[in-house]
Amino acid sequence: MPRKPVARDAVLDAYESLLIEVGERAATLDAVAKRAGVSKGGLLYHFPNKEALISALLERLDELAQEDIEQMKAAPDGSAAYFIRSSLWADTPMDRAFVAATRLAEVAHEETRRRFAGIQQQWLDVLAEDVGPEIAKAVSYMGDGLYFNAMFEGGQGTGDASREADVEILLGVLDRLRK
Amino acid sequence: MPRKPVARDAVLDAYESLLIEVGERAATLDAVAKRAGVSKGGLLYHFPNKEALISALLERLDELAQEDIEQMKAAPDGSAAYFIRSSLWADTPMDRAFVAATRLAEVAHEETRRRFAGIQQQWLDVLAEDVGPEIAKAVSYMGDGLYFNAMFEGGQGTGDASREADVEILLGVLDRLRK
DNA sequence: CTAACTGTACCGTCCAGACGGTATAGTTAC
DNA sequence: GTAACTATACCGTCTGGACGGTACAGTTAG
Repeated sequence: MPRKPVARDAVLDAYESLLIEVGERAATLDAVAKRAGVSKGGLLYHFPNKEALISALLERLDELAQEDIEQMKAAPDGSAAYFIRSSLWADTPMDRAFVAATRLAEVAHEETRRRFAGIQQQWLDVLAEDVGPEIAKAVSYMGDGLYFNAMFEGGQGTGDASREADVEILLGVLDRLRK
Repeated sequence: MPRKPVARDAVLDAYESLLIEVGERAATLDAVAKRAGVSKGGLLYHFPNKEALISALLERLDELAQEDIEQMKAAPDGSAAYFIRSSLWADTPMDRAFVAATRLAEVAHEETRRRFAGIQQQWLDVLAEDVGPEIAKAVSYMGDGLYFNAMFEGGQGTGDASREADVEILLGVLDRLRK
């Protein structure tokens, strides 16, 4: 087989980064190609149109989400604590894919919204097994809140320390609820 | 005095609606003018450019937020309960302005982000007076989570009933925390 | 009379996507 | 073993349309 498609992943990574850092509006094909160190023609070789780029990103998101849910189920101190911790922006592949996809959902991209709904439901189910349906809801919304705020920080580690402190506080609140 | 500037408010309302329903990308000047039942020239008579439209929206948001915070302070069953209830999408002027502005923040609009941070801080301060700083954080994140989800529903009353049920659940969780 | 519009024509820029071309790694034929 | 061929992985340029904004002449309501 001929040379490996190194550009494909580079393009996807670049698209993800730009979505996170500058938003959907500025994540143009030209910008993505430039960031990826690839020509625009090369980009379009792998992804015939922008929709294909988005689809690939959502595929990646789904894969990572499945892995994450497995880890969540297996978490030693319970899935709820794992969930709160992992809702903090930690620049993991999952975080990046998730927040990048959030940018698309904001722009009213229907397919993205559907995927989100699916992942959220799975999270909620796992949480309910750990802490029951009511607290699961509370934990789920707190996690969404953390992501909501991560969005506004544009991917930079702004307020990293204070966010980590917030997570500790939320874990404390969770403990109070567990009793 | 000549006729009243009826178009001004119509334009602002239209811009708000389009941001909520179809996102920032599709809220073009042409689309806004059409939705407002106003000519593009008329729109630009009141708002010389798009930035002016945004500024006016943020002004409106700030005004409504101040009113909201006053009501929150005066809420009979505590500001925390008021906050959770008001985080539900209820199509109030405040909700609309808030979610519309969210769309702009998503597109990395700096001024919008700054305004948000200010309002959030005020909320947090009021909440802390009611339930203390720790639970205030939890409540604040839950509220953000509710808004985060409202965003994805695009302003439609999708899942209205289930969201209301969620609010009741969160109020129950709050009660458990109060003790 | 004047503020509050309507309507149209137009400009510059940006962007998604089309297209033609090129380089190189494998594969086949002899 | 090598020449001929094929498929993949790109590059660079161009175009058509949308969008923000300008300009300006005309119309309507108070």
